[in-house]
Amino acid sequence: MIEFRQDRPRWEQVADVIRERIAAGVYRPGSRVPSENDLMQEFGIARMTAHKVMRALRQEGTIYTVRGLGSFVSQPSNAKPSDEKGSST
Amino acid sequence: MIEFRQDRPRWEQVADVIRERIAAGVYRPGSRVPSENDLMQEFGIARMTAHKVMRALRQEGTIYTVRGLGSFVSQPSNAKPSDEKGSST
DNA sequence: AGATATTTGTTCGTATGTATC
DNA sequence: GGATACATACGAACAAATATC
Repeated sequence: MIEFRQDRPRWEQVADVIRERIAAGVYRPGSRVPSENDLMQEFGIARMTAHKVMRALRQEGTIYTVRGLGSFVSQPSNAKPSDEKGSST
Repeated sequence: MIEFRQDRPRWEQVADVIRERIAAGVYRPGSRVPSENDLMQEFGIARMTAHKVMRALRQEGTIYTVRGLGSFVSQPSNAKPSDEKGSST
């Protein structure tokens, strides 16, 4: 469980945690991040709040989302998820 | 964008606009009116303010609302949306 | 093909806290 | 203090996309 501060919105604080985990390699590029439902359970927040978290991360470009599937960590570069074929030359 | 006057509440002024559009036929009976989210964007107001707008219009009978769907222009008469077949006599 | 489960997208309903007038 | 207005947050319902059985 996490201790929410009073001086900042919950959705920002949760977004921070996800960002940190991505930076730490807990969630790696291309892999799925927790669903909104997962965030609800883990952080004890409402779904709309979890949705707000994901929207913020998406707008940053940190993650991308596919409806019906979930959200995934963006590639460090700008390559699209299935767009890298080892053409590294 | 609309110029808000200082001497009257914003939610009243926005309600006026919606009422005018309905009268002008921009939003016709049975069709959907902008969502609260739409109003937020178009008028640059908070969601609670947008909600207040819709509540006022609802209490007048101008619109009716279905949660999860949206709000719709009421029929001029009391007929149901798909109940008029030109039976005018 | 159909039913079900999961997941995100969007809508309205409501309450609280803060700031302003 | 009351009315207005904003942001945050939780709840509930409807909708669409995806995957599985």
